[in-house]
Amino acid sequence: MKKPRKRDHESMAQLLRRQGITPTHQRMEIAHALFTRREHLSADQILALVNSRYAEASKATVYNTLKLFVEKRLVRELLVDPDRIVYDPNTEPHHHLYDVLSGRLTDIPADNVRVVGLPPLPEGTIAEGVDIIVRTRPE
Amino acid sequence: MKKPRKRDHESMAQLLRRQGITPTHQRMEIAHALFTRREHLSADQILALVNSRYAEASKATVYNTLKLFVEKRLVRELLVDPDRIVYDPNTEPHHHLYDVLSGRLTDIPADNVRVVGLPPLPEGTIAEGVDIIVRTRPE
DNA sequence: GTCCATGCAAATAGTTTGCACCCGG
DNA sequence: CCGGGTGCAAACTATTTGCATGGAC
Repeated sequence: MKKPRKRDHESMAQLLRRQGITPTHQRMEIAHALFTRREHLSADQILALVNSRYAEASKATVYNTLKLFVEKRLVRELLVDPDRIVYDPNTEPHHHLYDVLSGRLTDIPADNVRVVGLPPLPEGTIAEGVDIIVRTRPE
Repeated sequence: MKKPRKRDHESMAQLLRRQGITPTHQRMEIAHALFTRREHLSADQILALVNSRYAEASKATVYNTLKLFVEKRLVRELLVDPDRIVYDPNTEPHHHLYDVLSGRLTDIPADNVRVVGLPPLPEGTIAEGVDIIVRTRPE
């Protein structure tokens, strides 16, 4: 099972271990913020959430942990809004709708989406993925 | 004519005026860096180019001018590399290849590219554009 | 006990703000 | 002259580095 429904302490720890990440207290807190909300969050939103009750983790640790999570493919880094990098707990293939006025970001499942007419890739390179961002604005 | 071949001083000034931008010395220097190189450049690459002979413009002016150019649609802002925003002097519709190892960024003309299977947009919103980034890595 | 992983304070890099000055009317 | 437009120093925000600590073996 890739995504257990029950996000208890132990299953969260296993989620980290499965990616080769030692589940420390700070990392559990950060993972918790991302995976229970299942929203797109920026580093300092996460910092604020994690420390909302007690001081749990420093700014540096939040940044370093997020970088670790990205490397270990536990979350995706989204470059959509010029003012902030956002972290996406959804690692299923999907694309994004971005409302340029509100900054609101929504998922588009990748199931039926297909890009046609792309030129062949340069020799010696392989595609790692295709990101599609549909920028919208209120009518 | 949208893109005169001859990038002399006067035609560059007119390019700015056409977008409602007063062609000051600093802005001419920054435009020159972008439009003669026709490459994807980050703010501090531009800062370095502009000041390579003599001090021509401050950091703040480079940032503010690039922001102005983006607003006036003289260049596009690309959010592709997590470490830097790059500015693209090519405003024709096009997409990008991004080599995740080298950071190398290449254009894909949009002519024949089509995305199929996207869900309908939310009520009351219109698409402003679609950005496609193909992430590649060496085989 | 040794060593490496971890967390964070401090340093660095990136971007924006607020104000002094200058140029066009 | 006067006022908005311009450029930049300084302030602020975001991110990374380097090192002290502590837990695993």
